[in-house]
Amino acid sequence: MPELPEAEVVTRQVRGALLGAMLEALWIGRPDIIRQGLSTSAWYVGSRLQAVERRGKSVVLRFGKDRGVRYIVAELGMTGLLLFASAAPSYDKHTHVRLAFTGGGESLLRYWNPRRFGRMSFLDEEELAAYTARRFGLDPLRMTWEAFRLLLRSCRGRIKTFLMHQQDLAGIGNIYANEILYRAGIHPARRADRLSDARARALYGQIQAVLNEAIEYGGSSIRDFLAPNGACGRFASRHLVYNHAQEPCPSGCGGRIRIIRRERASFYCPRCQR
DNA sequence: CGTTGAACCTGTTTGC
DNA sequence: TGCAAACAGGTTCAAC
Repeated sequence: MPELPEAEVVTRQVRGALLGAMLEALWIGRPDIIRQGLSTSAWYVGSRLQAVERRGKSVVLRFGKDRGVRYIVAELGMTGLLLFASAAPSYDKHTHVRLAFTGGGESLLRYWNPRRFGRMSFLDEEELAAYTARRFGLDPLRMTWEAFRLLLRSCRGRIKTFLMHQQDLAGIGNIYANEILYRAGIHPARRADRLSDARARALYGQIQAVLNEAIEYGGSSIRDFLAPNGACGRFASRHLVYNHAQEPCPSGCGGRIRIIRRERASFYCPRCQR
């Protein structure tokens, strides 16, 4: 579920509530949820949370103590959440990892993930660098227009696939790819490297506008997404095409929103998107 | 190398 | 109402 805006909301809340807090205990209910570094889990006990950052759709927690620094990366996958236990007491089933803190605004953070498509990793500095280099391309909110333009020119596949390909752009998933393309007036099956500069520029602008607006609204809660404090995202009410198949196009063009069902569903207006 | 599709899981919604 | 199929915000790996 969580794409960039949701991961950003999670990151900010966890940072706000727990930065500087000490990890008192780390409980792992399902060892198979740990992709890498399971054997280092004992190191974290007694360390302090020094930073919380988003990388693509993942949340990276930096822990430090006298001897060194290590990281916990939480991939949220389709259904993963980080939740303060105080805000969502009923989310006990499907909680695979618990982080108990002292000295913060919350005492217990849960990693909840019923479908288990996401994983956690326990990494040192070098491993984190390798992990991020392998997975994540440009950050859509921090990339320059020139870098985006260059990357776009090198991709020969469909534009929607390009937007969702994490090694190119890290953070956009199906909901936001649909919303961005609609607002930029670009058909999802258009070839990426053949967009004119003017249209590519419009796309660049809409990527940042849509993602920033979604963050302001607390993300999109279609089904499961909750922020760590238990709040639903409010951006779904602003979706113009996602989950709006058959409805009239909101531009007033007279067309209806269509859906293409191959791999991930594409919602688009055949009149407005070329 | 680039692109496509199936597989990985569980829960919920849809359709007969 | 009951049951099976389809579908869901993602990533990875194999096959073409």
